Amino acid sequence: MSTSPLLKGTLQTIILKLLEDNDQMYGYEITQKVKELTAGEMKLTEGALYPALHKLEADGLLETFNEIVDNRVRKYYRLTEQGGQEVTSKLQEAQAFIEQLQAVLNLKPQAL
Amino acid sequence: MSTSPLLKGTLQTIILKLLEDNDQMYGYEITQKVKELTAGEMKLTEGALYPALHKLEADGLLETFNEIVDNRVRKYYRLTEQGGQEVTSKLQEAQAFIEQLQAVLNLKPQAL
DNA sequence: ATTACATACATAGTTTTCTTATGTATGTAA
DNA sequence: TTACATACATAAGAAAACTATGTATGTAAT
Repeated sequence: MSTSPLLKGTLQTIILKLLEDNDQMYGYEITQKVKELTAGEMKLTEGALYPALHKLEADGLLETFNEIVDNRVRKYYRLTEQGGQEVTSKLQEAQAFIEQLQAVLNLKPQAL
Repeated sequence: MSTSPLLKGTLQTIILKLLEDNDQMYGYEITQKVKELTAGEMKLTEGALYPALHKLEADGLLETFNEIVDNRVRKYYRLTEQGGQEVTSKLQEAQAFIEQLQAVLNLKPQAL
């Protein structure tokens, strides 16, 4: 991930969420989707993405299958059943984290 | 930091912001403040806090002075001038990060 | 008395995660 | 034929956090 060292730990959540919304995606497609969704401000590097994908697969949250498009192999990723369950809890964690961060940094009015 | 591995990179921002709001604080006080502001959900561990404080001091963003309270030394931290400037940019970074994350995770309606 | 917990600092070892750099290979546009 | 986009991957290193531990004092409980 580029821009800033702020994203640590959330990459897995991003991958899982994108695969929940898009059913199946390949690595390069994910990098482009993230760029698109953040108007180019968040950039996923391969060195971060591919190890993260491999880990999610090893953990049983993703499964893969290959397709050949224009003579090039594309490795598609899809959520497993376990992965589908994980998305929900990871998203809740992310939401909670954002709210806590906003509270500590006083980034929005907070009723505490 | 406990709860989740989501906070990496934001600890410095939290420290700087708390010192902007509170003028001077000591380490233990910071851990308690974070706990208070997040209703106990975010917990700062010493192993994360003290190295972070020392690094910020080494980088010239914080300065320290000791006071003795109840026979115990308290090491107070305060923003330097440079530190005061850094707070603003770190906060903007954090705000931008939150917005990008919300966009990618589709956590709130986004006009893109 | 002494155990436990809160206050208050600190560091060492390890792990996780990301960045940078590099490598392979194909297709297309200049 | 050079450059860039597409598409995968790994290795080396750095950054940052976590876990565990250590010191020391004050206070409350047993």
